[in-house]
Amino acid sequence: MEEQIKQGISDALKALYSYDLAPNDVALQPTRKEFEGTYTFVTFPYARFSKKNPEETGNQIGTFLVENTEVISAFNTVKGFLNISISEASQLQSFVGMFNGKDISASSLFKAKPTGRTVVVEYSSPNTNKPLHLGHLRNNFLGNSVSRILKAAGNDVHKVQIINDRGIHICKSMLAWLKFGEGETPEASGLKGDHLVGKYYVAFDKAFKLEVADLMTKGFQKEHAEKEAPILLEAQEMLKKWESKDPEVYALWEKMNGWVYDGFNTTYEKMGVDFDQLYYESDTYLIGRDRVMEGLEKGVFFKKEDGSIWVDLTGEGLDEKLLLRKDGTSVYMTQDIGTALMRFDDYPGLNQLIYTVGNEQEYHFKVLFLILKKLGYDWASSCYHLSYGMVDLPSGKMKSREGTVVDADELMKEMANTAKSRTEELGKIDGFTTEQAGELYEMLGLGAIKYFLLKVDPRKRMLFNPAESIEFQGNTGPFIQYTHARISSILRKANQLGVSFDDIDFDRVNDIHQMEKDLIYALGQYPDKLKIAAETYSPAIIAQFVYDLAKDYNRFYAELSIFNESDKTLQQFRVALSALTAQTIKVSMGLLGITVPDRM
RNA sequence: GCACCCGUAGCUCAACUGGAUAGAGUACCAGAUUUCGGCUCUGGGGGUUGAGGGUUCGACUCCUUCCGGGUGCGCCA
Repeated sequence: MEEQIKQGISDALKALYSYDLAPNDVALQPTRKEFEGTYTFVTFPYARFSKKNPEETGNQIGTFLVENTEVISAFNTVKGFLNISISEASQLQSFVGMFNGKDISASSLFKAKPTGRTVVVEYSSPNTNKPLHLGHLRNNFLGNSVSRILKAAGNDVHKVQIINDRGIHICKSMLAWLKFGEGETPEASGLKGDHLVGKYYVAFDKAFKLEVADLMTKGFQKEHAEKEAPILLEAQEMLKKWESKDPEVYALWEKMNGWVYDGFNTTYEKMGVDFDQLYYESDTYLIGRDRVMEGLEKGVFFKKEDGSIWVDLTGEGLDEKLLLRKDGTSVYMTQDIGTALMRFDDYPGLNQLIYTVGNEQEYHFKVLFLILKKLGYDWASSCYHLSYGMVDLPSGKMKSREGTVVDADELMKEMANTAKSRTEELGKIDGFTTEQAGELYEMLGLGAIKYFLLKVDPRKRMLFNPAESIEFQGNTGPFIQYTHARISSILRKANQLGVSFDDIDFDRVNDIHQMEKDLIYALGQYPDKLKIAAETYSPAIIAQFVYDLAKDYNRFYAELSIFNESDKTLQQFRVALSALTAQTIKVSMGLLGITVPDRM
């Protein structure tokens, strides 16, 4: 439909003013509610070719369109805005095109042409020294949703993560556990593995601070004391031992990481995210180290007097960056070089590698991509940093030291509990088993968090208001889930009453209501929105779309009755419209990683 | 200090990449069910888009100078 209008406008410009504009370059926008019409074409830019004022230009084009383009029934021009009305028959035809009779899930709406591109999306990638928190939730939901969106848009997508299982941070937890742990295990204490290891990371920090304070009373400057605290030196020693594969250290490292992985897996399962392949820093840092040495030989990097290895990016407007410490151990950058290489080896023909990482690391990735380019990998230009803003709380920044971090496990549990009390108030799930009810509460609680975190433009810093996020009204996940449940109820009733749309005769549908036209238009937007969301890596586009769709449906629902409609064909049509709306909500929410219930 | 990002209704967010009188939600006020799920729907007030200047038919959007906030510039990851 849009194509036909664009073609028509292109033809009109050519015929009237001998001006060439490819149909694809015709910019159409939806007509504002207060004006009559469906699509609007802005004529200001073309007044110079028509040699008429914008309004007259609009009138001329409009007249041409009504005469020559079948789908266009009328037009009006306000200043330089040409508002185009679509004939009812064409609108219905557009619906028939989307609607696929019995098998709605196979609707042409949801079919995207394969792009032939292979994309790897990295997300999550936690450190293994503490449990996941609210910030990780945004990361996981964003990366997972972008993966789903890219896949739906026709790409071959692989979800991966790099597990930061080595480094000084895990050594700190290990050391504190040795010193203060008295052999505590998740089994014995009943504490989730990641929480247990996190507990010792905190214990390390506490001991470290005490030592620093102690040194300062002995006359050390703060900076100096922070470098000389015995427990820190011990942790650094441990890291060196780890890199030389000291058996005792290695065994402890494997044990404690094992606890963390068990804990993480439980959390991932609750979150509803998964991965096609896992990478471990402990595997990739060696590859990175080799490539750094190679780069040194080739003269891409240089060695300082103390033996540390650096890259000089002053020519690119950046500064010098460390790649290997003087003691030969690796840094963050070292292993990231190795990880990137491994991925391009693992996925031959990879077209794009997306890193879902917070915006505080923008500089890091800028440097990483430059280094890869300097090393001669031309695929470096296909690496992309999907950068997102931090999550703030009403009280301000999350700070682990001040105990204001919102724990992921706890938050998900609380939201499910809230969903429980809300649902029980409503009393619509009689007949559910305890198990079914439990699943529903988790679906609603999780939907609320996911939607809340994904509806905001990823690039922007956002505020997570716990009180507001558990509200189930307004622009929220549960509102959309509710709408789906409501439509499902309609479809169940239609089924009971034997109202089927299998044999609907669309030729006999006429005089449809504005609400119905709005709904058809909204449904037709799906492919466009998906495309934009994929191009901009933004689930927020989908969230906005599905919210608008739900609102449109609720308006339609409030205005028009289905089962009291005496015209049987119109009744069938409304059921069909409801069915396709339900499916579109389901698919769209699916792109956000949110499931929708039939009853709630 | 240097670099990048952000600033829109009381609050949380939109605005189709330069288009009409800047829209939603929330909160507040007033309404709606002899109807299929009221976690719904309708209406109302609420704005100098941080400030000034520039570009043009037209600016929240682009350029520029300020102001305010954030992040980065670790032999941390």
